[in-house]
Amino acid sequence: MTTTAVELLEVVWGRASTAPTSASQLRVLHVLEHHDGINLRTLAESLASTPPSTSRLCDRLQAAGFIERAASPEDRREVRLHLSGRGRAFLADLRSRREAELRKVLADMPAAKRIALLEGLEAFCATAAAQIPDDAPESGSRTA
Amino acid sequence: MTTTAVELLEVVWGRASTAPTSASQLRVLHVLEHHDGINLRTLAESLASTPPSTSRLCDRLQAAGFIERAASPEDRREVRLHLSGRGRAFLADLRSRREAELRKVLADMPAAKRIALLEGLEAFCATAAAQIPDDAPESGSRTA
DNA sequence: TATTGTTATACTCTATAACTATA
DNA sequence: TATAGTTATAGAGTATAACAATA
Repeated sequence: MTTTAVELLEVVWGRASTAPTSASQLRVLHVLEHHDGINLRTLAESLASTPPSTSRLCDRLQAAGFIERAASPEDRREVRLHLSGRGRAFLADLRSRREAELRKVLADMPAAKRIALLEGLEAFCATAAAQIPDDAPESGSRTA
Repeated sequence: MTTTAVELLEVVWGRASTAPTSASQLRVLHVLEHHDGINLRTLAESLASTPPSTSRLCDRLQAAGFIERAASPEDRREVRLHLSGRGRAFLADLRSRREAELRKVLADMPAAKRIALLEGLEAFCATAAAQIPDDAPESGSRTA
């Protein structure tokens, strides 16, 4: 059941992705959105990836104009990574399109079922998050 | 909310993946499980991929002993693809480990919330599936 | 000497184009 | 000629190992 739900959600979201950007690149944008000025090493850790792979990912994102690299004023070995205006706009747009697609489904559901779903999902998230060791819950109360 | 739920589910499932097999390779195994003896071209279509990519995917899966290629008796151009015993066992094992991880979360949820979640998910799937043009719903009544 | 980031190299996955074998 | 599958080639994503610059 849950499997089916996730697979369907992927299809629903797929309808919203005009994105030439890959899933890996998207994850970088997401991290940068919440941790502006993060250095490459920390970004690699956040992605559970390695510095070389992450460096190459950033090469492509920079070439595409979504992110910017800046030298750190404190430690000249470090690189500070920033989301560009274009990158930020791209993220916002993608997110709004995804939520629109999701709302399309939610709107067609009987109200009682919709309420049950959200209530169940909240409990699921709370329980799952509690089982995952020290994963700072990405606090924020999105509605969709 | 839904976004958070899906991301958490991925973490939960990640705990169950001892798999050296990639997501692409897994999709091949899933298709073969339900369409034994499918030919390469049809498999590529099912994956929304191309014959060359799919051929290479099969090369690696065959080398790993998960699938088998057999010449079609009817048309000697065609290749019949089959899941090997090992491939079938691998899938069953992965699935049971994933469901176990999922049950771990469900078991910790208050009963009322669990019921609300399943009820909501069923309605969500029904609604989403109805919105997707001619996607034969993978009938089957899994519990988790 | 330790740390930050990069380059070198290799493997998987993806795609398009060219090729082989069969129909 | 049309179709099934493969090989050729190229780009993205991933990893480890070797390297440069800085601390």
